[in-house]
Amino acid sequence: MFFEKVYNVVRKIPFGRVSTYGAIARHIGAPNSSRMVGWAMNASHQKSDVPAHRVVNRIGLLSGKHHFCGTDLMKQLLENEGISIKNDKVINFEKVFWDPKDMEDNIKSKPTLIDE
DNA sequence: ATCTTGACCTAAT
DNA sequence: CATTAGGCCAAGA
Repeated sequence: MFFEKVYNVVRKIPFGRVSTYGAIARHIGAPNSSRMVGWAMNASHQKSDVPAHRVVNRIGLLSGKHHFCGTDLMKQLLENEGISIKNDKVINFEKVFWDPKDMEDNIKSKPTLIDE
């Protein structure tokens, strides 16, 4: 399922790191379905197992901060992880950016078989 | 059942 | 360089 894959990837985001919707979408085999990632995140809000606060758009802007309980909750969480936020944007975005493929650097033998 | 919207991204104009 | 258009899949009205 789409959401399941998204959750799976987002859940594997290391501490102090952030990822983008596009990267995740592309990793799960849906390069143009980045919107669904955000939608999945919305549903993930109920879960608590998915660190949605570590997911930002491609420019590192906290697009979903408005959807959290508070207004700066997402920002607070990211700052808590050691990420600097300025004007709702990730400062060291390029440095804290974590690509899903990095977690498969060890696997790289497992094909991207999508369960249908 | 159809239409609209949504935490986006990429390419074309 | 800024704006528009298209795509994707799912849920709400």
